[in-house]
Parts: sequence; structure tokens; C-alpha cells
Amino acid sequence: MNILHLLRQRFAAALDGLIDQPQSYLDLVLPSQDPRFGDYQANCAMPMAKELKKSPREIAAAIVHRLDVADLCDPPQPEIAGPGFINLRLKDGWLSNQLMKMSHDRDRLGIASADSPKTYVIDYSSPNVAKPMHVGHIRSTVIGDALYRILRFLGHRTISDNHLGDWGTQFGTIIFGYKHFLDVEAYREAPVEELCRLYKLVHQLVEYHDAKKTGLPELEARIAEQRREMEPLASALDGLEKPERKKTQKKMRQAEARLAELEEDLAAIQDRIAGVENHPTLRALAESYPDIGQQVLDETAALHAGDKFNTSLWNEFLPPCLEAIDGIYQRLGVSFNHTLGESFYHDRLASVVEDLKARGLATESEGATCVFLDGMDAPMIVQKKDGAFLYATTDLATIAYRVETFQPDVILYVVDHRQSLHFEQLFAAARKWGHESIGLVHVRFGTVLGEDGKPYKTRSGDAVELEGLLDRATERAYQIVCENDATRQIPILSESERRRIAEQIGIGAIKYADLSHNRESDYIFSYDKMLAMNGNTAAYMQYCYARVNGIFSKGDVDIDASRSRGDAIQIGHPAERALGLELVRFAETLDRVVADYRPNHLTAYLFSLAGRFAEFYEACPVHNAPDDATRHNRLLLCDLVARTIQLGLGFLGIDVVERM
RNA sequence: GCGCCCGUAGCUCAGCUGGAUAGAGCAGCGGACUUCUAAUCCGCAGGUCGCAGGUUCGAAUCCUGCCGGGCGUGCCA
Repeated sequence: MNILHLLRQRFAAALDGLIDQPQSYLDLVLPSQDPRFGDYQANCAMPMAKELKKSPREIAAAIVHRLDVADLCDPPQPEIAGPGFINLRLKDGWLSNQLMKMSHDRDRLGIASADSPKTYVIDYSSPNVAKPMHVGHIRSTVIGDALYRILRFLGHRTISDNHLGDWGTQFGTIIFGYKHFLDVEAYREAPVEELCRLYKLVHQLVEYHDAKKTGLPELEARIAEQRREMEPLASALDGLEKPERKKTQKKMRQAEARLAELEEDLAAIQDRIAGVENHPTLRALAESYPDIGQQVLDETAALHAGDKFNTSLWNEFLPPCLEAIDGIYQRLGVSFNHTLGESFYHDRLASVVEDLKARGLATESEGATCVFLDGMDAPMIVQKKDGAFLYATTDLATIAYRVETFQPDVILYVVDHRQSLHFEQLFAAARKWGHESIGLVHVRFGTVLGEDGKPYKTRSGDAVELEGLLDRATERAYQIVCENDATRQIPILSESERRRIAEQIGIGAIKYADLSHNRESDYIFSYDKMLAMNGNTAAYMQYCYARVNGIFSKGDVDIDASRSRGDAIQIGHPAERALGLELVRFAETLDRVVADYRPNHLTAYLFSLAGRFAEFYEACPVHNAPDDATRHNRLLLCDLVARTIQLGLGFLGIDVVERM
């Protein structure tokens, strides 16, 4: 039961005939932010008053007069307050009823399926197959998985598709490495590790030559130019009057900042070069393969052209790579309906470009085939002048395939915000191409930062590998679990239980930290914060669940039997009411999450629920309740809390633990 | 240069489509374990919502300008 929907329906009936376009005013029925203003409030009287040219309080009175909520709300409510707010307070009896319904609904806690189910394709995770997954993949994976679970629960046809990077230059890189630097023994022992080593080695050599050939000279030139640009600014400063002077000073500051940045880049690139040159083996390799960059591209091109040997290598490499990635997905508890990587679309790309050309959408420009888009400066390039296709081409082919295969209403792309422009172009091009009716949404997210506020990297500047991240989080969780259990008079957890709980807490911590932030903003990755027992963390929610569970096991409660007793859940104590009201709001929270694809609304809800539970826990003893009926009531409330947390964390892909 | 995004407590972050006195956690201060997990809870203190205008019954939220930061910007993904 979504209370907001219900109330809006009632208001729709009340507003009908009172004003021309009631629909837009219904959105102004909202949860109250302060309990003194009731549980819900309607703020529509004020804007309506303007349209109808009457006083807001007069309008509010008219609305209240026509509003039929006698079954839902306490008299003398709805009351009119301030300039014309209509405050609604739900009847305790009605709340009790709703709680009862939730309690009896084993699987869905009273949450209805969508009235009009849609088909969603969700594109998320999408790692490169040839390299280890790194920190940049968690957000996409975790947010996408949460949206998938929630949409599916709400009754939508939901299709997850992991659009793997399995066809790009990274394969040319390892193919080249395999042909020239393979350690046969190591490959037999642990193929994925050896391929990773090859990738890193070849990549390092390619970067080295790039840096020497173009990167370094270009940077040096830019630094020199930056210095030249700054000279006249400094000397011009003297003769200037106030406003101009200020502007010039600002330009100076900006130029200095840019220069400092460039010099930092220079130091980094010099480090990289030195890393190879100071290493005798690497240095020798670099000297032996001066054209390694081009050779890698050639290997990639040969693969794409169907070269037999390269294709056989690709077929050999892919399974163990996928297996390694699957290992991480298993640990994360993430799975996909489809895993259609770039390679799947390879033989469709030429016809996409042909079709675009035939329809006059794509044209030749500076040797490349481009789709020019209204209002955008840069075109979307779908074929390079050397004939190769780009990810824009693959993405278009993917849209076409998904449309014909799944007939989706909406395709969600859970991809970081730096690709906003790409998706803007892609969506515009797709619409021109004829896919006007499907919703294409870039569910973008910010960068994961280190504690220094810069993108999270290792000290040497490499991406942080995901596996190590998970290991470290679970290791820290293990320490916390052990320390805590050790403070008990009699420790209650076995070693294997400690390990299992630590894994659930550690993985949960990483996921929850990610999901509890507004996805659009960057966030700082901190083990201390994500594993804290206070505040909005998975561990806190898991603790809250374990506490409820503790009540049951302490009292030797058979909660299934209690549930089926059929007595109403009575609202007595204010803390019970506040808790009950929060519980009943689960449904509207999920709708809110889905409305703009923001899982952090769910974590905020769960945290707030835990807060209401903490108050209840302090104020309302369960086992020592004044009478059996109250005890029974409170047990059922506890049960609803536990199930809401379990279901809610489950939507986020996080396990609950019975004790910790 | 152009485009997109961001600026909220000392720190990390919430804040719905514009609603009433802007919220959490950490850090600080003060309290609560013979009683369901104190891994907790309660209280206090802490704010010019970057700045300046504007829109209106009402602005952290919308518009304009400025200041500060991030990202992107024709053949990588």
C-alpha cells in the first residue's frame, strides 16, 4: 500500500470540479517533514488560490470540505494551518490495519506490483575482460544490480545485460604479449594471472613509447607555451585600472594553477619513463620493440579481420577471463540475464553504418563517417578514417538489437558521468535513427575518490583492483567481529561463523557506502566510515537486524506462530506509532527510488527506520511488556522491522546476519 | 574557448516536483549497562546553504551574473 498514492487519489476526487488541471496539484501532497504538521500534508491550496483568485485558506477549506478521508485520517484533521497547509494525521486504527496486512504478506510486505508494468533493459557493470576489475566498476555494478532487483520486485519485466568489453585493444595487447613474452609454465599454472601480467607489461611498454614519442614533448611544449602566455599578463598588470586589473590577476591565478597541473603531469610521465629505463629488463624490451604500440593495434585489427590464429587465441583467453570475473560476481552476489559483450555485435557494425548512410543520417567528414546532431558541435563518429568502428557504433548496434529482441520501454545505462556527452549523442542519434518511443536514460554516477579527495588510485597511479578492495574490507570486518565477540563473557561465534559474518559485513559495507550516497556526486572511499557501527552504514543496519533477532532467540519466540495468531497490531506508545508509520512507508520509498533511479533514498529510509526502532527499543520493552497482548504487538512490530530490513538490504544486494 | 556537473556544520554527506524552525554520522562536551546485543541509546553545542541580484504567499531547491572546484570537448572506451 502506497499511502501517498492513496491520499493523492482522494485529493484527485476532491479537486475534481474545483479546478481545471487538478493533476499538477496532486504532487503537492507530500509526507510532512515535521510530526507537528501531521503525517502528510497537502500544499496545493496556495498555488490554487492564485489561479482561482481567492484566499488560500478559503481554498483549503473548500478542499477539506470536499475531501473524503474519514476512514484514513483522524478528526478534527485534516486541519488547515498557516497560509493554507492541509495537515493530515493517519488514524491509529487504520495504521494498525495496514501493519496487519504487511505482517500477513509473507513475501511482499504489502507492497503492490506496478499497475502498468514496463520492460526495462539495464546495462551495467560492463568491465573490460582482459584486465582485472577495479574500483571503477563497483558503482556501476552495485547501483545497476540494486535497480534491477527493485524494478523486478515492483513487477516490471527487467532484463540485465552485462555489456562486456571483450573485443577492444586490450585483447590486441594480450595477444601481442602472448606471442612475444609468454611464460609458458606460469600460463599453464594460472592463465588469468599470466595474461594480466602480459597485459600490464605490454601496456607499460606501449605507454613508455607513447610518452617518449608524443606525451613528453607535447607536455613540454604546452608548459613552455603556458609560460609564454603568462609573461605578458605579469608585465601588463602595472598599467591597469581596478576592474581590468582584477581580471588579469584572476587570469594569472588560473594560469599558474594550470602550469602547476602540467608540471605535475610532467613529473608523472617522467616517473613512468624512468620506471622503464631504470629497470634493465624493461629497458631492453622497450628497445627491442620500438613499434609496440602499432603492433598491438595490428594484432587487434587482425583479430577483427578474422585472422585465424588471433581468433583462436581470443577463444582460448576468453573463458578463463570470464571465469575470473564470474568469481568476483559470485562474491558480490551479482548475476545477469545476459552477457552480450562488444564481440557479440561485431558483425552488425558495418550494416549499422550502411543503414545510417542510406538514410542520410551519416555523412563523410574529414575521412570519417559521422552523424551530425542538432545543437551539438562535435559529430558522433561511427567509423574512423581507417575503417575501424568505435564504441558509438557498437552502442547503436546494441540499441537496435535490444529493441528487436526485448522490445523495451526503457533502457538504463548505469555508467559514470564522464560519458554524459557520449550518451547525449548516442540518444540523439538513436532517436534520429527511428528509436523515438523508447526511454533511453543515462543513470550516471560520480567518481570514487581516495581520502585525499582525488580519484582513488594506488600510490603508483594504477587503478585499485576490486578483489583486493573486497579482501581488505572483509579482513577489517573480521577484526571487528572478533574483537567484539571477544569482549563477551562467553564468545558466541565459531571461527567459520566469524569468517562468514565478516564477508557479509565487509561486502555489505562497500555496497552500502556506494548506494547510500547520492549517485550523482563523487564520494570518498573510506574503510573506517563504511564499517562504522554508527551512522548510515550496512553494519549498523545488520546490527539492527541482529538485535531484533536477539529478542526472538532470547525469548524463545516462534515468530511464525505469532504472525498467524491473527490479532491486530495495536498502536499504543508514541514510539510504536512512529515505528509503525515508518514501516508503512516502505512502498512509497521504493517508488521514489525508481522515479529517478536513486538507491540512496532506500538507504535513507532504512536508516530512518533503524532510528525509529532504536527509540522503540529503548522505550518499549518486549519481553517485559506490561501484558501479553502488548508483548505480542511488539513482537510483530519487531518482526516487521526485521523483514523490512531484510527485504530492503536484499534490494541492495546485501545479506542480513542472524547474529554478529 | 565551448558544454555539463558541483559548492550545505570543523570533516564526510542527506535534503523529494519550490513548503512551515535546513538534517544525519564523525570529531567535541555531558549523560545512560544487575533489565531483549552498550557494536547501542539520549542530551548539548555547532549553519550568511559560495557571493550578489531576480522570480513569489514561500527559495538550499527555479532564473541571471560573479567567485571557486570537477569533468568532458572530431577519429580511446
